[in-house]
Amino acid sequence: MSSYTANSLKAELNARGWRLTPQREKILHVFQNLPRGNHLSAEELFELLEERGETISLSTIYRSVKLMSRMGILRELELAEGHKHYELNHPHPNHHHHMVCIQCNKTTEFKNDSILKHSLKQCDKEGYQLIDCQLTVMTICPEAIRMGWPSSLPSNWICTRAISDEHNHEFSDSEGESE
Amino acid sequence: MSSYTANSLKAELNARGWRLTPQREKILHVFQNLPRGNHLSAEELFELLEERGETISLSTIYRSVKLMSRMGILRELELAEGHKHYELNHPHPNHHHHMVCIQCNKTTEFKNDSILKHSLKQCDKEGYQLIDCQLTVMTICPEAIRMGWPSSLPSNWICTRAISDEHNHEFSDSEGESE
DNA sequence: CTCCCTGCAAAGCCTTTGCACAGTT
DNA sequence: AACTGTGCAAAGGCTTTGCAGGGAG
Repeated sequence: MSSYTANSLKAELNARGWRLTPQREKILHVFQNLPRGNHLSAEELFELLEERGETISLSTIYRSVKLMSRMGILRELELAEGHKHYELNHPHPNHHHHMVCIQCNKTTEFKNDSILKHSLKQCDKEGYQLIDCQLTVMTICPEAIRMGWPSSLPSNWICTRAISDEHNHEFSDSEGESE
Repeated sequence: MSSYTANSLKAELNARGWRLTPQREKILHVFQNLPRGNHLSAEELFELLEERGETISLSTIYRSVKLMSRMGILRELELAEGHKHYELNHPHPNHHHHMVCIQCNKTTEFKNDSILKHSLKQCDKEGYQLIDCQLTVMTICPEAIRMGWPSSLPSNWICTRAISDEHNHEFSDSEGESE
């Protein structure tokens, strides 16, 4: 679980003149019970709470995740999806990073502890306090290479991996609107 | 300078049935003459070209940088600034990464060749072709720590580093609208 | 009683898209 | 001729903000 409890959250909020509201507590609770590796967008968090009958307005969601990210409680992820995702900022080990295919936007995760070590070293050197580190590796996936990337990749090719990807958005630029 | 010339760009575009237009060439040229470490947003690129009397419409800018990013020519950066920045994707060495203060949004760069090595290793393992890798380290800067982060940081505190930062946006959440 | 917080609706910002015209091949 | 690329204006998606009412200290 997380190192944060409702009480320590309250203490930290109060120290700055802020308050622990039911909404903030519920949001923290959701993230604490989210399986490792999962992350939610503001909208997803909104829907998840709504399903549980604990509706919190979208504005409050946005304000809360932003606040908690700034406090170092949440980690703000910017994948290649056009919107941010949040997850608990687990203190240190088991950091995961992301590998994204710039052709099909498919994202896969991987772990590598050295990344964190390098980041820590850099922070120490300059007197910074590390909150989180994220490595994003932009790649061409095996499929696209097989299709002849870079020179002979058909301009309207769509990676098969992208089709089964829950996060897929647009694949074409301006050249291949099919239909 | 970059490994890309107008000619090699043309070749690669043509191979996919695309064209080298004056606009695309000018955009490539801007990035090639940008000092290392600089990066431009779409809007900044637009203004820079406009100042030189070479106006290119914003839509074309957006379409071009997206295209070039997908081709691996440009590198798309997502810093903590609400919009994307682009820079030349220099083949390999001299990669730099970013350290961002989550309190003041100030961004600083640092170099570390091991990051690239780790990314390459990960790509090889899974048959991916590396295009670019970016490590973003979220931190609290020395100033904020000195001010008492996390518990006693004044709620309306603004990092002095942020003031001189050309990219600063908003600093308060919902608590400190001054005026 | 003051100040913080929520919810709603409206606004905002960056980015994408439809369409007609122009330039290449 | 067929198709790609540009510019313009409009639309779009995510996020932020103004404001009134409610609640905590």
